[in-house]
Amino acid sequence: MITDKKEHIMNAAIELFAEKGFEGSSIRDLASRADVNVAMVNYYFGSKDKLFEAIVEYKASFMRGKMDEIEANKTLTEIEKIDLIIENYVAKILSNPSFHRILYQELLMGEREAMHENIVKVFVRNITTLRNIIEQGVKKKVFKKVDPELTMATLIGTINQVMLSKAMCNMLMDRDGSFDPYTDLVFRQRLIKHLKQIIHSYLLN
Amino acid sequence: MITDKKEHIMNAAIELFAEKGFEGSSIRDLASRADVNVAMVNYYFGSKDKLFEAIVEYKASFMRGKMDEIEANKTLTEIEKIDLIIENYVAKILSNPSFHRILYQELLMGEREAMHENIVKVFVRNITTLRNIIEQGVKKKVFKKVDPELTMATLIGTINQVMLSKAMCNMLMDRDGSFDPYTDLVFRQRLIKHLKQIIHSYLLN
DNA sequence: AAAAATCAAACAAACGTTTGATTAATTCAA
DNA sequence: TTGAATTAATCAAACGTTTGTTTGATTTTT
Repeated sequence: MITDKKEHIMNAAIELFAEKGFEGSSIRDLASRADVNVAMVNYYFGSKDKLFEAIVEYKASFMRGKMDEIEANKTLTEIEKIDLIIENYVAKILSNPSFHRILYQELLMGEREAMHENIVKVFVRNITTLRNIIEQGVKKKVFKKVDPELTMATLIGTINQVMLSKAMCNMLMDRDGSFDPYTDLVFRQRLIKHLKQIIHSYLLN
Repeated sequence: MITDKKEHIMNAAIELFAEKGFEGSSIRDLASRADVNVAMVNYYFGSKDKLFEAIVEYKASFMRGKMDEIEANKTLTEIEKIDLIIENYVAKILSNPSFHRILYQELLMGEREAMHENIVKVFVRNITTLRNIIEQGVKKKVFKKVDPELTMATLIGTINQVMLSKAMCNMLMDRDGSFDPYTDLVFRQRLIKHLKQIIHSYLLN
């Protein structure tokens, strides 16, 4: 069961890990940020590693998003599904930037193998869903014959690139450091528009 | 000056950091891998942090690639320049996967601020170069009016996505874990082909 | 003979974790 | 509703490791 206290610690941990990385964050630092005693982390979660696992499980549904309902919706055309996935994916990541960073830190290291595989699995499932939609569109000849796996890499990769570094993002956009592109609605629309345009011009005849 | 010994330690460090991350790697582990005494790292580099800085400087020219000569070449059209940058960038990253991972680990954590800024600067310079080419193409009306910054994010982001996790990459390509996509020439060509196609269909009229 | 490189050993600091005492909250018979 | 009994939560302190780093002696190179 997830109590208020556990949730409180997990949320503090997400922010801390996103900033300093898992290995770079100490339990003492976490405890001080969350304003709890150092022993509380091990009391509630057992260990630092298990805290990480708890966070991933806690946010697991977030990772999948609305992929299932979009895929299952029979009133939508393939390109409409793609557009919805773009909107959903952008919104999901931009509104959970810290957790997103943690996931990619883990992918980039992959020390804890079991955890690594867990995360990869969810990603692969998302990618497979999109691949199915693309392949269906290709079959119906509304899409050009494309490389579905790398198309998915383009979609996700573009968003990730933007999420990599707020500093880089702001430099590119000619904004000063105080600007937060992730919460800015104009920037979100700009990202969605770009993704739709590039994916449309690539997929559609 | 970079001696053989320093180079030897740096190369071992690049592999180790890429696997376990900077914080996750201990100097003792590094020393044992490089088959040198623990004291040698501090003897040659001063500290663990300075070793990291030395690595970035050591590989700095790699980060820039052939961007300058491609941009300066006046016999090339804009789209030819883009194609060359794609080929150069893919080759560069696929043949230095470990260093590439380290750079992105640093971007994703960004504890050491000065180092973080250093890396961002080189990235921004690369991105600016590509942006100039795109904007010139737009001006000449050989390119459609596109979002140059996010186009760059798409190009880099697609490659990065593939580089994130060998495990994920192999799952997507229906390969077993023993396959190394980064050294496979067929895969490299596939990636280049996809990038050219998607960028062409987006940029060209 | 001087300088550079290597080594085992030790350093203090920081780490994740555990302990045992103490306080707060909950339970339940009277 | 009360009050003792039980459980849960919190705490400062300490545990044993591991960390990056330094030392001072020893070997190798110049």
